[in-house]
Amino acid sequence: MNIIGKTYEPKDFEQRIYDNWVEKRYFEANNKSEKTPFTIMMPPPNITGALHMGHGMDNTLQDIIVRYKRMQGFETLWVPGVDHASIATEAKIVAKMREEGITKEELGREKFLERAWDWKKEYGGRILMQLRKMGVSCDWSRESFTMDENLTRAVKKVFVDMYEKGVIYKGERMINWCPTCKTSISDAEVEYEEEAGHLWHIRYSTPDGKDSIVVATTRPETMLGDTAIAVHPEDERYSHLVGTTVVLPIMNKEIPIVADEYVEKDFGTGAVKITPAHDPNDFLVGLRHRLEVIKVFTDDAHMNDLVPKYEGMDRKTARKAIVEDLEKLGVLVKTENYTHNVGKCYRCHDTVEPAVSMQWFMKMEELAKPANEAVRSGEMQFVPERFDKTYFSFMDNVRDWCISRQLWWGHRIPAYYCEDCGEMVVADHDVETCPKCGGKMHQDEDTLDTWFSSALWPFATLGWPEKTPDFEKFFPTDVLVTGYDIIFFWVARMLFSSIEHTGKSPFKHVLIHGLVRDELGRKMSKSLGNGVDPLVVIDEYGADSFRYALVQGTAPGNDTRYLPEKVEAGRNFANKLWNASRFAMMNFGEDKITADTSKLTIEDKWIFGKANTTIKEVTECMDKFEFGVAIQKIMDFIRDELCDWYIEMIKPRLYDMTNETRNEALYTLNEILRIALKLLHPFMPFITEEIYMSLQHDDESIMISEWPKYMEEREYKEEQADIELIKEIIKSVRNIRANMNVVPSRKASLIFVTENDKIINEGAGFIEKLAYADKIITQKDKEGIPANAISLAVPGIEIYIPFAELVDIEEEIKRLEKEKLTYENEIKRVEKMLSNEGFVAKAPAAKIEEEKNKKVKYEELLKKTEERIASLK
RNA sequence: GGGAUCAUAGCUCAGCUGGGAGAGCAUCUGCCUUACAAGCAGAGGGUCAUAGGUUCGAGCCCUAUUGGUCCCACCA
Repeated sequence: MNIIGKTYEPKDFEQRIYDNWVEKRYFEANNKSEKTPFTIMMPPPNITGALHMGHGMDNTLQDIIVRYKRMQGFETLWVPGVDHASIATEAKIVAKMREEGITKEELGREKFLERAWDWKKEYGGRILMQLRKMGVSCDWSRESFTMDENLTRAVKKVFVDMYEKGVIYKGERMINWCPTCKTSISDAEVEYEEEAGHLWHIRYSTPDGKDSIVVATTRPETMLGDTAIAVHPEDERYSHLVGTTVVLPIMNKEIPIVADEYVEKDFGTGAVKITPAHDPNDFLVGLRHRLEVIKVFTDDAHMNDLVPKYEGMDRKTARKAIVEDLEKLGVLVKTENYTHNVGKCYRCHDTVEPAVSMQWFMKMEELAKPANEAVRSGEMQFVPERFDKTYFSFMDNVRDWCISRQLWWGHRIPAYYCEDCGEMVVADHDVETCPKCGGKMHQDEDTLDTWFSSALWPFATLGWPEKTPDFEKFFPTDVLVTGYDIIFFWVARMLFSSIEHTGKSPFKHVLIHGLVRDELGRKMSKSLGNGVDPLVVIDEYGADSFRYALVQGTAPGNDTRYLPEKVEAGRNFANKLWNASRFAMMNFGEDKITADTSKLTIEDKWIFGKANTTIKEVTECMDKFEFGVAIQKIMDFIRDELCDWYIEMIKPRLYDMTNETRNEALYTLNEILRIALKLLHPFMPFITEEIYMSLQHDDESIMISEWPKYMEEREYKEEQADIELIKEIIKSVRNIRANMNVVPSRKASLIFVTENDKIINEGAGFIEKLAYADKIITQKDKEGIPANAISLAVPGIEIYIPFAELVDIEEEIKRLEKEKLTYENEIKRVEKMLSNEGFVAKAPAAKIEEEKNKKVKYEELLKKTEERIASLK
């Protein structure tokens, strides 16, 4: 018989156990299995990333689900992987090259990509190595990368198919340009931030100088590219000017005044300068009025050569210079303070420049319809449900997705151009000669948005477009676990991509979790330096306690704060379980336990009954993704019922080697521990395995053992009621003794007055030991009870504790009066309810019955208390 | 401007389809009782943000208000 070590030291076994699981290939899924599949795709972390609390949360939840389902007998597959993260990775490599004094352009595309792949090889697997420390049971043999060959094949196929359908197109549109990353980014990648700025009022005069119009702008530096002034069609202040021209200051050129409903009459001066090249709304106005598009910025957001004086200035400097010049010209009418939202690049936080540019887009309208239908019909369900609103708010207003990026690291766009005739060919294979003129072709320089490939993750990793055994067996997947912050970026795009290409929703449930915040409720971030490193926590407390801290007290979709106290609580609980198990093992001895289940005693049956209820409740919670509630119930069972009561109750049987039911106690203890450990295993995989393997059973590992099942024959209702009453008695006695504080701990006799001596006889041993009684007397009347005994009552039983000279009668009367008041109030409440006609007429019969029973019970207790007070007075 | 969400014990949070308010931590009291002081036994502590409403019955459903957080939109 193995006995685990004296104290809980997770470092002693976590790594060993994990290595063993991997070696035994328990994590690997079998696509030929007859079992029902259960699949989860890990949201691939960026190859640039290091494990943080968000990953901790995300992967803990996934591992809980996967381990639970595996034990339930599903063929579980959890696919891990990493994302190439084009912008982030490219930025890192460029930054490193800058230190060496080389630029991307100097190095050239090919050499740059070589470096990128080297970098991927060196750092790309780091985060997955870190994840292993958490105990995640994903199938490492199926580890994927968004630039793997099969993913690349899928990307090309999707691009070509969608291009041929007209869903992907190339066009010159207004996009978001990041001057630092020097690439376009999608609408979803722009974050808006409030910024204190100004509203400058500038006067534009008519050519004859007789009339003028004042416009208000937050961006005077773009005025060089103005090609019109717009006013509202029904604005009488300006209607006489519509169709005429004004002179653009500095540029000294005439621009038209146009009428457009886009203009708000009540904002600013009611007149807007129109710069089609640098504002999305102005661009649309420009299209409607066929205005010229004049750029004023270069790609890195410096002034271009439009006006030599300003050439090369950055946006801020140019703004200052132009405002000064306008002032000198006397056309700056007013400067107001004005706070407005400015778009920032999610990646580098530079101010995004709206720019007109030739890019590739995905047409969203037709893709959104079936995707929305999948959510509406319930084919895909968000958990909690409210996130479908977040989803719809995005999808209902989504604009075409700009999918091209001016980056090198990523999936290169499979479009080829003829250097002679300009012919474009989109194909899933290399095209070298022009099909039209035979000229030389070159491939599009741009790559695809990282999310383009991530969107294919759930099916491309399984082998799609091939009908591979994995794809056939494991797709569609069951649950996607992710944070609410990437519903737009990822969840929505996976959904419409999957429906478009496979005809199915990629998953049934999307479990959304919140952010892990710091102790003050702030987001953890590098700039604040308030992030907690999961690896440090795991190193100190072990992975199990870390996982516990993330799940305990959380509800789906809600943010949670990380507090060190939570990990400590987890560690303390683990230690408790460890010691209880150690206690069991110390009693097991060398031989196999042989028990006669017909000899199970009342407390054995009671704990089996309790375990049974716990199994039922926990399983229900697991199925509803209510892990916070589930772990609470498991803990309550282990700590309150198993450790505090059952183990204490059976000690006399265990210590007495001649006890007739000693083996039955050992048997029950072993079985109950097995059940408890199994229920806890998805949450705390390591400690449960370590202990489990020292218990008696035929399982190879707890992680492939069977999830406990609720059994009706183990309800043991009668035994449960009896033990609960005995517990009630013990608690009452303990309570009195602690509160009266008059009794030397071992010196009390207990006298029970009751018709129901069955309970007392059954419970005598427990009461004696757990209520610290040195003598127990049972009688049917109050004969011979000392007048100064303290009394207490539980339903059906009166208990007297003769303390002789130690008791203060006055105090005891006070206590009884208080008790009496409690009963009276309860009776009043119940009577009020029962005398309410509406209640009696409408409430469920069971509820009415329950209240009636309570009334009887409290009336009995009240009567006894009153009698007792009278006898003392 | 639109929407979501939160407000429950000193702190951090649970409370599943409405049926007498819970946990962990903290506090106080008593215990080193042969599994566990990372522990045991006991106790105190809440008008469930406010005001209405629906209901026999509301922490839970509805409306409004206050305060906090977040997302979306973008009127220059």
